[in-house]
Amino acid sequence: MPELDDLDRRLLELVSVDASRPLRELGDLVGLSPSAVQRRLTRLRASGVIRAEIAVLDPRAIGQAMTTLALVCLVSDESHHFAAFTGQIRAEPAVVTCYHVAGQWDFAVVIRTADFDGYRRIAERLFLTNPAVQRYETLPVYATV
Amino acid sequence: MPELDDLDRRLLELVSVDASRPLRELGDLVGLSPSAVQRRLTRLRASGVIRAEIAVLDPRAIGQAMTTLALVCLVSDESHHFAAFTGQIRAEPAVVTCYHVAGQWDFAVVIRTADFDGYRRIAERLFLTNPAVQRYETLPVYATV
DNA sequence: TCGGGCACGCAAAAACGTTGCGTCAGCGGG
DNA sequence: CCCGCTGACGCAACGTTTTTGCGTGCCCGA
Repeated sequence: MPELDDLDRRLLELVSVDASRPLRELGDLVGLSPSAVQRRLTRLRASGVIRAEIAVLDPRAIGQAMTTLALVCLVSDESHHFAAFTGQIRAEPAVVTCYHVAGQWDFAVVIRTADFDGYRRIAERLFLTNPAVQRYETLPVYATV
Repeated sequence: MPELDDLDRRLLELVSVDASRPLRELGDLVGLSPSAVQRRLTRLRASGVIRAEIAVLDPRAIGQAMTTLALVCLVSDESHHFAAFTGQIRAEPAVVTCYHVAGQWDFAVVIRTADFDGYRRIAERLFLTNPAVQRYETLPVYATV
């Protein structure tokens, strides 16, 4: 992972907002030729600084109107519960993000569903009937600020 | 917002993982010509189903090695605090996401900083010395599962 | 002072995105 | 029953963008 210079950082800032910009436009904005921009982006992709280029979808449009944050504590004295829990989390497509955290909780899980009932079903399977889970708390999301 | 058919959904699934795929390749995968794919994507962009196409960066590579989840309660009896708080949150570039939630807390804020001290500075300004904030809790992120 | 490595710009070539046109299927009204 | 309308499609021509090879200049270490 080589060091990033100022031009790299400006390019990253630009493509992190809009990855569909032509190289010529990026070049104009940072003062570089299209081919120089291209070589930098290729290098940044290869070195893993740019992980992916993805389309951001409107959750509502694809029938995922509800977002919920769940805070989870595992039963503390069994380490193999950790692997079991993360495995289940990873296998669940409704899970958008899962943070392993310090503090009062062990995990914070962001879950996207069509409606509250969809969340209830997932929470039942993932938390309520899960022997690895000691306690959990549901924080339905009103809005993303 | 028109209805999505099966081809739309398959295209969305593909571009939500990799938005840099050529139209020809997408067409091959769903059984459509490049121009038909293009027209569908244009429509999906115009109708807001596709919000943006962005590059996903490695936080570590851009000097944002630490992620923290903060749970926040505002002082409950003053509604103008809500606007003040969301305004401050929006103005803070280190805030990756902010959920307005129901349940035991009012907000869940995901914050990205270089290190713990960076978080401390932001938390001090945003939460500790903020009259709108009644109490808050810090959950440093070990890892993203 | 002299090479070697590296990033650059330029230009040609290949790939890709875009658009106009003709076709066809589905549908509602005459 | 048939006609015309609408909407989506494929094809092909066109314009733009990406890609690649090459020559130049700069910086650094010998």
